[in-house]
Amino acid sequence: MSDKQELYNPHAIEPKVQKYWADNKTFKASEKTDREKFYCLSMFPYPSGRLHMGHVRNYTIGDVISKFQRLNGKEVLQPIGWDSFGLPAENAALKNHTAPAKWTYANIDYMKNQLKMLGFGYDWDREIATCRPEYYRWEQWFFTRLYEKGLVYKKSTSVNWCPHDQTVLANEQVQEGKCWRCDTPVVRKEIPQWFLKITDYAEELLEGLDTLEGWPEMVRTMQKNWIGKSEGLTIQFDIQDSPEKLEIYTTRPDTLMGVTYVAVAAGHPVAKKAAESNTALAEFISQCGAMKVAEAEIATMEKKGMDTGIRAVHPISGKKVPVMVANFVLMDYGTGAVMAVPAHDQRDWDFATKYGLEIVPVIRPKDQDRADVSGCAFTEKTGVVYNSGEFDGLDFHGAFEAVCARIEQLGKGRRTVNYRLRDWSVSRQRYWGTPIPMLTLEDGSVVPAPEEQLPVTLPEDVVMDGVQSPIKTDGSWAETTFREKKALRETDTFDTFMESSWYYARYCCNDAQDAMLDPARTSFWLPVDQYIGGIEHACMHLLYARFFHKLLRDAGLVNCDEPFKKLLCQGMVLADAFYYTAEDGSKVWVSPLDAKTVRDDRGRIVSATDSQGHNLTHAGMTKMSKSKNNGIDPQAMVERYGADTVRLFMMFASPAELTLEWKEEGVEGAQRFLKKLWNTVSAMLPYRDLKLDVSSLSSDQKALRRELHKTIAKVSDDIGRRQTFNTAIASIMELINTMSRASQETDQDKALIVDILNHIVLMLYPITPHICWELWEKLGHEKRIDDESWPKVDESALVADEMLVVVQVNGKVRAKLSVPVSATEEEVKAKAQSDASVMRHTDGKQIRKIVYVKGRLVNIVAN
RNA sequence: GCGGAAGUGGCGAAAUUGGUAUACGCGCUAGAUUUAGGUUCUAGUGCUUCGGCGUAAGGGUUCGAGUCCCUUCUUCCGCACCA
Repeated sequence: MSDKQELYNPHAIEPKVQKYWADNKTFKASEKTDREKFYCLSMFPYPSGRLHMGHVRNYTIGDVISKFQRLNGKEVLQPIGWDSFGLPAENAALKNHTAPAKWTYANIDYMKNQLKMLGFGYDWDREIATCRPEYYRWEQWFFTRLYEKGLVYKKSTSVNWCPHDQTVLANEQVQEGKCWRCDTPVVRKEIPQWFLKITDYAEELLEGLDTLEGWPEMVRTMQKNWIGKSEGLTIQFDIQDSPEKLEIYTTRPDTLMGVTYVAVAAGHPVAKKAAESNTALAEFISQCGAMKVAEAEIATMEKKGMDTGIRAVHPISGKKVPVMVANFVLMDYGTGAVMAVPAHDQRDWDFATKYGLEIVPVIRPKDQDRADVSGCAFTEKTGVVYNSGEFDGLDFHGAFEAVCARIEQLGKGRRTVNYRLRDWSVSRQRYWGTPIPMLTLEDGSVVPAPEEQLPVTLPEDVVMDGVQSPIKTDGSWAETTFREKKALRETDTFDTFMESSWYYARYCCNDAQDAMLDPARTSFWLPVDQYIGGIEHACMHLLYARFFHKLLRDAGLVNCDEPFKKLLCQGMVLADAFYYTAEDGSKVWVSPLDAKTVRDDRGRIVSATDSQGHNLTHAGMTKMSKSKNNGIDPQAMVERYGADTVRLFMMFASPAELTLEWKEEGVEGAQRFLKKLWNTVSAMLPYRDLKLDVSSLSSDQKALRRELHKTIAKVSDDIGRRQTFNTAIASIMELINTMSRASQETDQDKALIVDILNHIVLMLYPITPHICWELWEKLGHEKRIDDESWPKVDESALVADEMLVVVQVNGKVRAKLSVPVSATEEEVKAKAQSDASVMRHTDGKQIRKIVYVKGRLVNIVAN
């Protein structure tokens, strides 16, 4: 390399190119275009302070797809904004003695620069922040419309309650059953909350999944199971010596004759009433309240119960069965009561065994005359009903129908379709969120805030005490009027999933002043063509957004049924975690950047030490986290290697859907590749104007050019269809390796290499845009690479004379033959059989069969 | 507990429709260059008793299985107030 040749310096190139993009608004999207639209959206970040690697991965994928689609002639909309309401701002406010708003806006400013530094092509004119009144006022407005439509209602439901702080806690704020601030054991408490009737849309949300062909199958399955449609029977049990009834829902009517008890939630009216005259029961019920409101918690805790003394009457047999209070039955789910068939449900079986309740089998395996339920329940639906009077001998479906028919005939119940999906509780007892626009009048009635009072603005200049919301402690904030009468505002705020349920639509028209959305522009851009985000959002965010989209559609604001046509769920980012054990026995986690590893001859890590000389234990690859001190700061990486290297490594190290292991050596490898590309192009610049004459290539040149066009085809397919960015990059690396071995003697050799390099620079542009932008200019193109077109495959370059056929004997590879493309099946088979190595393995054996797969393989079966 | 994934060299991974297992990269080994060190370049790198054996374990279907079917194990993600 000559001394004059410039070295690759990302820190000079990247800011220069970013400035060009900003000055020219290169990535501004317009509805006034003849080009086909492409809306590419990455899930917007919570402004936590600094970008983390998860963000960088998410946004790099989005940017690669956007730039790829741009080169493919699309008008690309790639917006960004801030999901800026949320709990962390309140915690940070407390810690730093600042207001949540101030902290949030400072974070947005900082992170915005970080995004720019990574070279993402956003249309910054469309930026939104959900904590701004211009945004949330429309959410408030829409909520009042939904109220008018009857899609909003108020109901009491359980929350985590700290009796000491007198406040509601998020699940995250409950640690080992205790309040994170004061260690007081947390209890469940019922408080009134606002709900959106998502269950009204359960069926449509379920059916819509079939149309989402661009979604990963696993996400569709998860949503289907989350919605959890079931068909069953709702039954009213009479209560002995009481006019009251107990309503239950079951998906196993076939087992009805095996019911030996009924279980109710601690909060069920029947249980409460029984507790009035039973102090032991009252005590048990209050113990049931000492538990976190999280399904995983409830499902894995010890099952406990107590007899209420009440007896329910079996609707068909008339038998009296005990009514038990059980801690695993929840008032919020279904009717708060379940029928128990311990012989055919494992949880009922465990409970019955523990409390000595009767177990009556009523389903037997087909080939046996009774069911053995001594060790566990028999839960199969493949058996035959017995011990059940008129239903004996029926199979699952027969018994299901017969029992439903009899219950309906008796007027004691009805067939019911049920969903596991529960209505969406949108109330949060927190400050940093959208105020719920509802008013309570002096007579106790509740009305939506009238349109002229919107937005109901959240005060931003507040002091947090860390326990109560400032708009709750400041009594005067809630005071207002409604039609000249005194009224009080709701002081709860919305679940932040409300803001993230419609932001994708607001990007289409973020400047709309007089309307939530501008239908002309939303109908141009929507649906989102490509949505990218973490798999952790598979059920909640993605379901809420689908629901909200249907609400917007029904209000005439958007005109399609689903918001996101295609979905990509990226994996987590992991890093090595190292620790040493301190003198007091505690683990001290050391940053992987400070860990020096020693490897053996095979490359296995045998030991590690930090800069202070501690011997470190390698705890493997784990999710980047503060607690393990293994978070890698993206900004530090960009400052060290440049954005292109970081982007290249992220896209190359693993497929987008899988976890990505951050490894410094791998990052260096990515940088090495970019340096090599820079140097290779620089060395060829003197020949950049040589013309390639495709019609007069040697066979070696043809072969090399064939590799180029095979690579173009593969990269186009890998990025455009398969979204396997790692293999696209690998095939470009392979092409460079092949190219570097080729002859560089003649002008045609050089012209071919220049042609290949031009194509490589163009294909890498979506992934490493800055270096490609610069190299494109150096290669003498007048047009900016941003406005270029994706390379096309020259089909004529792909034609080959020979093909490689693998020859197997009994499934084992014994030879590889190069045969003319025109060879017939008989010719290939004959050549295969006459191969020396093949003959060694067929010698003395009889050939039974020869399988031929055209152009690929011959398998000779011999014994 | 329920729901969803993943498991292939020392490591990240590739193998797209049942047809050459380990492409590409990292690491490691040896050599060259320069040197105080790094950088850069070249070659090698699954195991092997050289017959073969190898895709978490065990079984099955097939001319042929990493890929399809059954059983088991391990790890990860989500579970409704973290976002």
